[in-house]
Amino acid sequence: MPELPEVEITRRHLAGVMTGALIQEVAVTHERTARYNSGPREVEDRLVGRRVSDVGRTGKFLHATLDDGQMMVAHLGMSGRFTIDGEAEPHTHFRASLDTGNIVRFVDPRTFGFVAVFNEEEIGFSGLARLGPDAWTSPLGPAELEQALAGRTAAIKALLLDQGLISGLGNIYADEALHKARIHPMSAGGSIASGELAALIQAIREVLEAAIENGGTSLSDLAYLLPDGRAGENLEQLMVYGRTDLPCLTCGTPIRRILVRSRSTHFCPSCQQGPSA
DNA sequence: ACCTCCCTGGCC
DNA sequence: GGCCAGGGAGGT
Repeated sequence: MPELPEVEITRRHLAGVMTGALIQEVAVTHERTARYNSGPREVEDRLVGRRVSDVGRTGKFLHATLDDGQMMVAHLGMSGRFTIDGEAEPHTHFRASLDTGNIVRFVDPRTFGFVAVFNEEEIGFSGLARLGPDAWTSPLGPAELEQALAGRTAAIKALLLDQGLISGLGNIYADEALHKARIHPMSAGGSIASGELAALIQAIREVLEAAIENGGTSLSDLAYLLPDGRAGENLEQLMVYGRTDLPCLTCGTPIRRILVRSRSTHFCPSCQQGPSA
């Protein structure tokens, strides 16, 4: 499932082919993919003839600035990925032909993702406007994180997934960062000592850095692939995610899986103990 | 601050 | 043949 590292890798590929290019033809072939505009036709009409000035990312949202001040905004959701000059494979819901000859496609079997075109006002009402600071490009400092978590009784795992607090972390990297920082996922956010928060900030940075370097995490379902079709190689770096009942790679204790806010959560009961344990 | 829904391929 | 995966929007 695409999280910040996978979206960042996608952004770099898209920036390489889209920056400076003219969008000549667009086809949106699934209603749901265009659900944040009035429909496929609007997305097509607002993109055709526009030139892309840059491709950015905030949290898990991709955004390309267009020459008329609009933005193309995309989210990969659960199963979305962009391909560049790939084949017209099943579940392709968006295709853009550029004046460079490159063809960008959006493939998304579960249709949790979307492609939208927003002007400045529309962006203010979109999910983009509700994002907290990006976990990679604008990481909170220890004092800021401590302030953000003060008084919060919710589990730290749930808080790390709250995109309004910090944007970009999903289920995989939240579990990985908590393991690296040796924090129990059920710890109340406001109860975590400042030293542990400093460790958490560092763990988030290291987990994301490794994932980006490794091309992201492609799980066995291969829902996520790089835009050039290759699988990311970060799976083998995962310490807890998807390793239920397997020995902890740090201490050998079997990894446990619990539900936190109905999200599967993986942790080592030995390495990650609550502050009181 | 919580719950429900959306959606489909893959797996038991 | 049914269940699971889960990000984010919208509602209570």
